[in-house]
Amino acid sequence: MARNKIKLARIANDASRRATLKKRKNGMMKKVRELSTLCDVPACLVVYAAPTDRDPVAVWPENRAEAERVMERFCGQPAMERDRRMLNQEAFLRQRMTKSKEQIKKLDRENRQLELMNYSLGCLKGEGLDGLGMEDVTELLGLLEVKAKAVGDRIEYLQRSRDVAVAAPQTVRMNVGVQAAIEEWRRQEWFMEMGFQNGEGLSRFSNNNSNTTGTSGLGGGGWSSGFFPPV
Amino acid sequence: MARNKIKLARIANDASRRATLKKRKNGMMKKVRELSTLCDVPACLVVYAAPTDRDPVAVWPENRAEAERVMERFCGQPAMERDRRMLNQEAFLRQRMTKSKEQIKKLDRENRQLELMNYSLGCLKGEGLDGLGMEDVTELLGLLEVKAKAVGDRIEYLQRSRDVAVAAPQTVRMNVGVQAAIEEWRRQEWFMEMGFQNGEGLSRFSNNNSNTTGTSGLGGGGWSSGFFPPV
DNA sequence: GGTCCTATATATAAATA
DNA sequence: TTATTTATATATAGGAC
Repeated sequence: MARNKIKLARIANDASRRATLKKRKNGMMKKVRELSTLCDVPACLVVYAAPTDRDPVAVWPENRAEAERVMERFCGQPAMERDRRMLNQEAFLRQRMTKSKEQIKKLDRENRQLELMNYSLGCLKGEGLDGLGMEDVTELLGLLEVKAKAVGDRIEYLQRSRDVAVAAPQTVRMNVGVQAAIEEWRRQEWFMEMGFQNGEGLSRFSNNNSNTTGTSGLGGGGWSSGFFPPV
Repeated sequence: MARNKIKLARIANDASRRATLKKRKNGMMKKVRELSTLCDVPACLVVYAAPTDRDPVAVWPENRAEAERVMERFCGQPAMERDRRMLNQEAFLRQRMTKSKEQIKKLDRENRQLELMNYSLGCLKGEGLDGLGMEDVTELLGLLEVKAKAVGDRIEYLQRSRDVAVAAPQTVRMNVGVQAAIEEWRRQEWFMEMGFQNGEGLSRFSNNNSNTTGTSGLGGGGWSSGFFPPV
């Protein structure tokens, strides 16, 4: 965020990567403190300088005891318990969303657009982006850009639900041509900014699912978009 | 950080506190992800909506397994071990700093200023800020503003060292007049931004320590400023 | 409550010392 | 290296719905 915008990916240059770590680490520390202070909530941040380091380069809260109190609430219990609670949380969320008609309408609009995306994706089968005119691509990208956040949220939701509900991750076959198209997409910045890495994430998409049942099916307990596989 | 700058303290209004939590929580999540991605380091963030909540409102990394991996490296070991490592870390830091002559010079300059602060503090005994002319106050505040960061770092260092080295926190008596003066200081923004809350932090300061021995005493293994009590 | 919209406050990538 | 200094990119507080 400064003189230039930078790609959301590992910084190649060693020196500037370290410099960035130092700067951003400080920034984060400040921000966690602010969050915790302003909103009066427990929060904890830990940053390591390298995957193999034993000692964090940054910890918040700086009080050892307080940091542990927050941390251990999260990780000081069996994984099973945590998952169970997460499931409950999801159920609660779902319930709340069922009650919110306005939000449902909005999600519906998003779903329609997601379906359009899905359709466009289908058109790309075996052809890559060359199969589309410049205008089509532009429009598609514009649409995707706008929806990037929504898609990210949705995926997070689905990921959590699935992690809890499904024993083995549900793998979805993907058409080779679509993968080629995705390769193109990956070069777009918004794609990286959705948080996907090396194909992770998109493997959750189903491109052969043309089910468009229900435009307000959320109330029925599921997401209405056919773009996402059922949970 | 927007239409108005806000005080770094618990937001009184319930609605806006919650709104802020939501916004900043999202911001933090994004930033931890960026930090971890750009710098290629493990990092973890946990935020609870309330002190008594069992479930975090935000966790990063979103992958359960990965979050735990980072977290447990920090909290999945006996406190003793961690403290020992911290102590080592401090020793290392001290060693490095001993080697850095330039940095020592700089710290020295800071120390002199800190001593000046201490002196000014002494002048305030029993009188509050009223005892000083507007110019004096302005100058003092200016000095403090510049040094705020340095002071914060120093205090962090001391805090850590002491947490490790001293069984019972070393309490420093504080002159009542000085406390009054501090009350004034606390109203200044830079003060809150140093991370102090409700007198915490300043209790570590010694106001009756006029020891100014050594302007480059750091090489001898200690901080040269008389403003801070010995570790 | 949420969402969307700015005007500002902050964070920070590069350049520089 | 480690600061400091910009110029920009981001985050967000306060409103209006």
